Amino acid sequence: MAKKQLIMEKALELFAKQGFEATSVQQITEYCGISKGAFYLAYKSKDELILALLDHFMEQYISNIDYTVKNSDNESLLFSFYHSAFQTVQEHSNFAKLIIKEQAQTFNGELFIKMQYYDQLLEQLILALIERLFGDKATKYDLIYTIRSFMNVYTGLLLFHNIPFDIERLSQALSEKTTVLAEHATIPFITEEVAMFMREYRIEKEVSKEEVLEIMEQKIKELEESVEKESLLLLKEEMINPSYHSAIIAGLLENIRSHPHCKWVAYLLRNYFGYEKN
Amino acid sequence: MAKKQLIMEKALELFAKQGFEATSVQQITEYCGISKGAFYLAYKSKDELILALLDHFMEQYISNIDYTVKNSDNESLLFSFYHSAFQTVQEHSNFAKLIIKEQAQTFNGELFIKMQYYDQLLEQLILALIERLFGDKATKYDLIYTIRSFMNVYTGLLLFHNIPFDIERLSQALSEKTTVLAEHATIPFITEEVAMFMREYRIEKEVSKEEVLEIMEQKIKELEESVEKESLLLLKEEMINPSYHSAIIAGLLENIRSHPHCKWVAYLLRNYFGYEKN
DNA sequence: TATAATAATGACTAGACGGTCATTTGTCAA
DNA sequence: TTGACAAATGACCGTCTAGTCATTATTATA
Repeated sequence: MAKKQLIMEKALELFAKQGFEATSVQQITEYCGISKGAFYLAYKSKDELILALLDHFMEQYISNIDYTVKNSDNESLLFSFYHSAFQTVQEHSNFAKLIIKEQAQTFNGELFIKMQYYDQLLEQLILALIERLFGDKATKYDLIYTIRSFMNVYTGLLLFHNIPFDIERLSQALSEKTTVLAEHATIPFITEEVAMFMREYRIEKEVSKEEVLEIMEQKIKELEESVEKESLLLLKEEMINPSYHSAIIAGLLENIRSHPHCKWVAYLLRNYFGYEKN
Repeated sequence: MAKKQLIMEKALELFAKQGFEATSVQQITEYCGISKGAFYLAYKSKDELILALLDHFMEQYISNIDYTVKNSDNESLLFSFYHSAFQTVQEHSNFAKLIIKEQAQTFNGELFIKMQYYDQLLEQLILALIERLFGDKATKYDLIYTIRSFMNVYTGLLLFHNIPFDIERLSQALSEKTTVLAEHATIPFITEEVAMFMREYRIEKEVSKEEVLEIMEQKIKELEESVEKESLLLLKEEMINPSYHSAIIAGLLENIRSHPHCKWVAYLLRNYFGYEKN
């Protein structure tokens, strides 16, 4: 297991610097100080590695933002959203660099689909945020793309220029811009109709109760004795046999939410239990 | 010469579909119906080809926008700017696709520098536009990045979704957004100081009078007898030995500006003669 | 038609790549 | 100390790549 972790970390460094295609397995193994065979014992292929990286980080990214959004009041919602997004990017800057380099470039089918899937999750999050703050504006789809374009451009700045970067101020500035646009811009370009066109290519991937249970099982096995493990076990019980008060569930979810390996499970469970603080 | 043209067009198609690295010289030559040797007679390497492509199209892109901006009144300036940009993208969609795919990805040093150079030209154009419309706002640098992020995101939409695309409406919508932001957003993130940090990595590439003359010489050789060629000859005379009234120069510039091979020269000369319609 | 000059060919080189597998090394309990 | 099992190795394979160059085909000139 430690080997998989090592390969992930070292490979990510190289991918961020050189890109995925431009980094050879040879290079990765040398940088890890292991043999080529050892690499293929940990991962079936180079592709499997990048898929694992994508899952590992995007799950954290989405669930971080989701948690922040669900636990902010309307006052600070936009700020929290941007702040959480940029914070996660800064913490995992190598991964962010990799994603930016690979985003339009990829011809690996499975990778492309996975990226699109996480893209949609983020889009849904943003749409929910917009509707909550501004209601059912005619320009709401344009607002999604505006917010995403802000994120893209300033993420690029954050990653590729060695600038002293004040995330607080950036989030503030972008919140203001977003609000200004929501309140004053009137001409929609992406109409309901255009949005429908775009939705045609959607990937519908509903995570079923059984799948959630399976993922929980998996995580329970991985974790050693801890509050997180205990909480997961209780939540599993609860899913099979509902009995606790919602406050207890909320507490249990809170217990697991900040553990890197549990963030995704916590996100899935928040959706499953329909849990929101506000 | 026709061979170079053929290779450019066919290779661009493949690059747009598959990316630069993923397209082999073999593939290009087969698609052109020529031999590998013939390819290397036209271009010294695969890299030289992509550099030529970049120059060919970016020169048109920049000079198109520059001409539009310099010849619009303030009323329609933003609209014209966006419209001109998206129109050029749509006309050369294969090239635009290639650029988007390669933009963060490239590790070819010379290519990277060239891309940065054209990036800066665009940035200067946008800054001039902002200052002309809104004066010396504190948020002017943020406005640059906002405009560029609008362009990026909607260009992506235009290129990679098969949506019926109304460029008029898009340009209208984006003009409004830009104006709204310029008038109502107050919090700058990219301050003068940050902008200075970023300028440190600037490439200063001043095109000298001699270089302009050389490029003109080159173009004159390439062109067959035509109004464009005659105009270029007269403009060359004028550079060495100024004698004409500025109206005549303006007319000569107008003669050459729409010929694909002269757009860049026209752009350079507009700057040289300090020519603006307004 | 003969000759010179130019254009075009494609078999070939050298090297890099992802991935495999027979072999070696390390680690236990007995 | 032995034997059994698992972990790790790296030489090797087939395939692909950018780029070269001796050879051939085409064209222009005399």
